[in-house]
Amino acid sequence: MKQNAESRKTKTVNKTKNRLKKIAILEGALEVFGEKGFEATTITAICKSAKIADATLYEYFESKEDVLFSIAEHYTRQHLDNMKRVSHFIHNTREKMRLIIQSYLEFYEDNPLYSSVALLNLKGSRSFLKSPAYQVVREASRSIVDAFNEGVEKRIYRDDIDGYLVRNLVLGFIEHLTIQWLLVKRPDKISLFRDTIFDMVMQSIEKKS
Amino acid sequence: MKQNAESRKTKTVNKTKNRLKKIAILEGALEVFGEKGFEATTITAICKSAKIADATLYEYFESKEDVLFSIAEHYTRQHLDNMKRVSHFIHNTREKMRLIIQSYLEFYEDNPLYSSVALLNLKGSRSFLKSPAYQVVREASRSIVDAFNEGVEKRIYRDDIDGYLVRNLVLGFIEHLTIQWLLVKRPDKISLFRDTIFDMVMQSIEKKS
Amino acid sequence: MKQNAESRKTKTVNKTKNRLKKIAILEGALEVFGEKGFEATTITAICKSAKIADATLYEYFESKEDVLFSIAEHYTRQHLDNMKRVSHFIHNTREKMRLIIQSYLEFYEDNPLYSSVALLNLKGSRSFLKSPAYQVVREASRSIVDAFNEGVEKRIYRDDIDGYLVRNLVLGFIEHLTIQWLLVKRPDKISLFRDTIFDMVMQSIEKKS
Amino acid sequence: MKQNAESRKTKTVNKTKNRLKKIAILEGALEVFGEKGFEATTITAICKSAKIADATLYEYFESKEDVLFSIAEHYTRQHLDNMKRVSHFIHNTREKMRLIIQSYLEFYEDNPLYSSVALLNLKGSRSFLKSPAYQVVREASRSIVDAFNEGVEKRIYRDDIDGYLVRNLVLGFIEHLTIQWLLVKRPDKISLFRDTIFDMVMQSIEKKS
DNA sequence: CATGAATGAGAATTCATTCAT
DNA sequence: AATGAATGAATTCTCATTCAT
Repeated sequence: MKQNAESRKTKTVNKTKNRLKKIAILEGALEVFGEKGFEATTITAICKSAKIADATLYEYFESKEDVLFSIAEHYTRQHLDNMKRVSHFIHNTREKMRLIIQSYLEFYEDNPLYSSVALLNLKGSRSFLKSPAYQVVREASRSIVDAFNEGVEKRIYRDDIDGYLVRNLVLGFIEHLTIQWLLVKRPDKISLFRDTIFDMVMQSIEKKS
Repeated sequence: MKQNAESRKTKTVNKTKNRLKKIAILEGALEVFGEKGFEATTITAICKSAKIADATLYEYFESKEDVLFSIAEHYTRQHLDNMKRVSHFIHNTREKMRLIIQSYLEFYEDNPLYSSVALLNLKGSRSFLKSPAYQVVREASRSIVDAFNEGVEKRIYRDDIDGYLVRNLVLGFIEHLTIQWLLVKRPDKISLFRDTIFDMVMQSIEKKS
Repeated sequence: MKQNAESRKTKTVNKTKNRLKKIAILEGALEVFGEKGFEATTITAICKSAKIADATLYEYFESKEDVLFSIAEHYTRQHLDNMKRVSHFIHNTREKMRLIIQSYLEFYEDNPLYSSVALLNLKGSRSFLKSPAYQVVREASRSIVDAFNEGVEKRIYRDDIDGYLVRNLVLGFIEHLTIQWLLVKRPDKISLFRDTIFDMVMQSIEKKS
Repeated sequence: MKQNAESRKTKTVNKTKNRLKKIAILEGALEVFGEKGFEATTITAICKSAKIADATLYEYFESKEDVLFSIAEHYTRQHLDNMKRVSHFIHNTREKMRLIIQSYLEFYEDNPLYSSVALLNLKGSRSFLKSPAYQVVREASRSIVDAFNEGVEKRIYRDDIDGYLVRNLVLGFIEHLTIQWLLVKRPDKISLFRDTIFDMVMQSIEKKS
């Protein structure tokens, strides 16, 4: 009743504020999800970590699952933006694949909590596939297929294998390694293997001249 | 107020009949776990599927988690036995790797429910790693490392890459493909790719003469 | 699979309103405990008696046992306060012992439900001894030892018997009588015996001049 | 169908065998009840301790509660027999009271497991009062009243106090001390106090000449 | 007689979510 | 916008007891 004239202006300001708070909650949630896993994490624990009341979470998110999926969207978009930003300057086809592999490895290594959530909780989730957040993840992984297809066209890569198979190889390899690293804490740093991995992948997909 | 678990469990002296019933319960449980996932599965649903009363399950297993882990142990042992049986007749080093890849693919394809449980529920489980059942899974995956090391000794495979990295490549590749197949139902049959996958893996690890 | 208890309990910041509700629940619970005993009492019955939902109880207490122990603490503290308030005005040593005996008898008689809980459920509980609530009970019973020791110093009471033995005599006598009264409903009113009991106790402990 | 002619003879033999086995079960049960308490004790634990199958227990007892009550009956009858046997030789009235006090103290001290069951589990049980086993306990405690009344008649004891009050004093005193001993392990040996206790009781009830 | 096997009937607790303030 | 308080709805697991063999 009192707010009315300023309503529009306030809303714009609030939108930003809103987004910032959402991200703050996401970060608090990631902390807990990453350590305990999705099912073992309670709303109360998330809100404690985000320093808000339980009920407040529902002002920003629809459900616990929504929080989880939003984390995926937020972090994957960041990863995607990073890749795109660099990708813009790389014109060599092989180097594009190297970028992708390196980028994934470093992203996982730099964000172990998110990696944990993504690879241990989200990867096996059927409902995540149906969520809009998943599209961002898809977009990121599509870059592998694109990079491969470009190589096929340029007659660098084999034309007898499917791009999706290559995506499975690259992501499977990297993610399996990352899971190992997360759970068994071996190897110390996954990024150390970036060249070997790149090399092995290349061997798999390059045309034998 | 709670009590020590050991005071019970005196009943149920393991015999053959007992083992058969355990397996029957496991099969009923797999049905449900495979379709709904571990967390969404209730004891009641398992017992309905196994046609026993809820309380009866606890005569054979300690907890819902014990049922899950026992499934892994049971099926992986079968897979392992299969591999060993054939492996005995294969002396060619490269063919050993082919056997492993083919064997994994066919095992996953023939047991989609178990694959679902293994790859979507167990793979990301921290507690599974600590369970004795995990040792069987480890043993199976060790065959990859062994097969690779044999090839290194025979100067067939590259000696500049680590066996564990190869295991990550092979399992990561196969499992990622299988997950895709389980969740997105594409491709139709993963076993169709066995030769391509074998080929790609070989390219990665073989010495370039 | 279970979880640490502390992650919750952030809510429910103790205030006055809170304390009042706790007491209300305690009173509802006493009703049921007193009639059925601890083990036979269900959470549901307590909550029905307190007119709250089952889950609500856990916002105020940690467990059924916590409710029981809290009852003891609450009522014993009241009893203790009563005794202290009057005790302040009594300077005669013998009269102090009379106060204690009379006070216990009247307290038990006026709170039959609590007496039932205290004497039939708590008295034999090993875990109650370890709970903080027990300290209040201890404090109350210590008054007997103190009163006796004061009399020993003043050469009124025998110095050849131990204060703890006197406590056993007084409490044992009173409590045995109360249990009888609770279970067999005989005698009608235990407080009628206050003078005889006082007299008998005095005979036991006074110096024969 | 086969057994028929020998039926009667067998039965007689079995009766004895039967009683012995019952007692064996009772002893096994006492072990567990005494350590864990009635509610926390499971049938399975009792049967493990008695080295029989769970179902077998029900050939000898009607329920878990029946086992508990039978323990009380069995042990109290032993206690009672002991008292009677000695009592027969004691003609002095005061000495009869001494015998009772000493006998109770020694019985409790010699049978700590039974004391635990009797004082921590049975004493507060409403249903025990209605069981036939309780009559034996009553009979034992009646000896106190009898001994007192005899003293009143002989003008040794005060005639202004009720026998039941004396019973409450004696039993309450002894039992409170015993509970203390069981739970807090203090004093080391309750029987050491037999003379002091006897002395204190006498002071309470003897006529002041 | 003895028992292995099976189970019915709970019971305590947890937790995401709602809503009045 | 924020939240304290309340709860509905589930779910795992326990255990005394029965019965066919």
